[in-house]
Amino acid sequence: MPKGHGADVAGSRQTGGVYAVLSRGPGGITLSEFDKDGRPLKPGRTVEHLATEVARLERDRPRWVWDDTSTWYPGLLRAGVRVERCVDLRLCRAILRNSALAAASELAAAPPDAWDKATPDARASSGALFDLDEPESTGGPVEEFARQRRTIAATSDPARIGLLLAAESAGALIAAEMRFAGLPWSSAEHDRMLTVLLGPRPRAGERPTRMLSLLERVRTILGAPDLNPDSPPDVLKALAAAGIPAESSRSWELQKIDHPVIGPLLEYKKLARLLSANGWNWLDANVTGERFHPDFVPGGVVTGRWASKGGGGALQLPKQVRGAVIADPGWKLVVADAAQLEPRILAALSGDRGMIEAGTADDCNLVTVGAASSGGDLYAGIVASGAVDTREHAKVAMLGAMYGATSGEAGRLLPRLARTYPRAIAFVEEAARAGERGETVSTRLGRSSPRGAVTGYDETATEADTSKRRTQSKSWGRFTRNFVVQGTAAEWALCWMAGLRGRLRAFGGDGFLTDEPHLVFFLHDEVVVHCPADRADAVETEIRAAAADAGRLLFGRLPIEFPLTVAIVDNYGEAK
DNA sequence: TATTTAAGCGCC
DNA sequence: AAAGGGCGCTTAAATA
Repeated sequence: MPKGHGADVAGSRQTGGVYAVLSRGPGGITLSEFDKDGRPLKPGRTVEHLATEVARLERDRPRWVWDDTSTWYPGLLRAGVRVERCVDLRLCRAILRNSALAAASELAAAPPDAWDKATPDARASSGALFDLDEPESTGGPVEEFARQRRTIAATSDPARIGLLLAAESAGALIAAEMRFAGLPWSSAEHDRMLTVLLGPRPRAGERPTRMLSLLERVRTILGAPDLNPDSPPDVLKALAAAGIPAESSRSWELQKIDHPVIGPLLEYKKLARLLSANGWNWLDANVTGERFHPDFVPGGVVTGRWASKGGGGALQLPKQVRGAVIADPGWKLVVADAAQLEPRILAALSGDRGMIEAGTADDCNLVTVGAASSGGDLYAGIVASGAVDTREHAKVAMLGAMYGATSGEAGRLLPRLARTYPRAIAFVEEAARAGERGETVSTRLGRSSPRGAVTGYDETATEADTSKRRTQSKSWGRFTRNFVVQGTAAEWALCWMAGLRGRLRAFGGDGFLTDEPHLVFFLHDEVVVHCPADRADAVETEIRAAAADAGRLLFGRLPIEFPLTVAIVDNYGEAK
């Protein structure tokens, strides 16, 4: 393992190493303290005023251990209490339960129990709350914490999995803090944009004027006065009746058709999407006090990416409306995204020197966006290597390699890419083959893919069965191929963000979260920090330093670069 | 009528 | 012959 894995993900010194376990029981909240080896420091005691007690103990910088950050931390934040670090037992359990690094541990062999269940909230929405078959609980947070410590100690690489668990838990804190702080949102600007594009806000159930006039044109051209444009079958029927053959009413299908109705129809669909997904109803439901409070779900995706839930659609915020994200007066938004993150992750994972070199700054491929950028444009570097002839081809070929494309342009370009970067391509190919064989694959830090549904061959299978299975196996191979890259990129992003949080905290001053520079948004490979204007340059420096830290945490001394595109703006829409 | 599924499209 | 990974949300359509 490369050097650097023992470092604390938040960039802070390890002090004391005290774990403060919080549990809820019939008798109220209990606090138990343990040393880093899991030995009890003092008898557990009942906590009367949680926020007060947490604030008092936080001065000793313990790691707070609780079942689920989303049920403990929001209340603490509302009470004005932040914590530096935690162990989220549910998130850690999910990783440890499945990790190949812990395959020989007691946890891997243990039967499923209540700790494997989703959060109570998710259980309620999935209708499984009253599952009478739920197995006997295998203890509270104290027992589970001890079990996880034993499991970690027994893994083949405790530092590696430990970094992942720390990053995952830090992510849970960050998600809660971002929801608490909220993304600055100008409802007036949002309304103005909607009015320009759609016309004034109509009464409930009515279409805005711009949509009505487009619809009128579509109905006239097609000779279908009763056409319901929001019903795909209805649209297909009307098109067919007008002699326009269409496979589906998908935009990219319609775009290929040369007919006067296509223009207004596509424009209608675009506006209909804006209205239903991010129109006035969205604004009413999701913006309060000029803040949008995104509901992130750390670890919500099998690969380790975050998911989101609720009508806000935090991870699908369209570029169209980002102009409504406006910094407070005297404040700025610092928007940073990692340039070509996934291809760089693949270069690092595979140790492909040529691809690493292609992503390294030199005269021919220096990133020109952001004056202080280090690191090159990876795609330009690939072009410079002679593997492909244009930047667009480099991009298509790389994405195809990571997603498992075999046909089309990506399929045609892949052999050339494989000749120039054999190790990188072999790496994803091997991940795909493993998936096809029904094996699991793992990310850099040890998150493993779920067991696939790929089954062995069976003599009684018909030819159709065999063919179907081959298709499924190929499909699962594309999943595992992508899993290693997407999952490791998610780990990099978690380390980046966790490190940034620590850095912002360290230079933030004495104010509470929202009085200081703080994270307000995250989008897989992009972060947004809201900060006083005079701190923006310093924040940019910290963001870049955190990215460099993340690269070292995952890949040690490997000379892989993770350049960022950083924009200091008043509104999110200005950042491209 | 209530709930589930599918289509379509937004994000990375 | 074709063969692109991961998500969530809204609306319409299908099903219970």
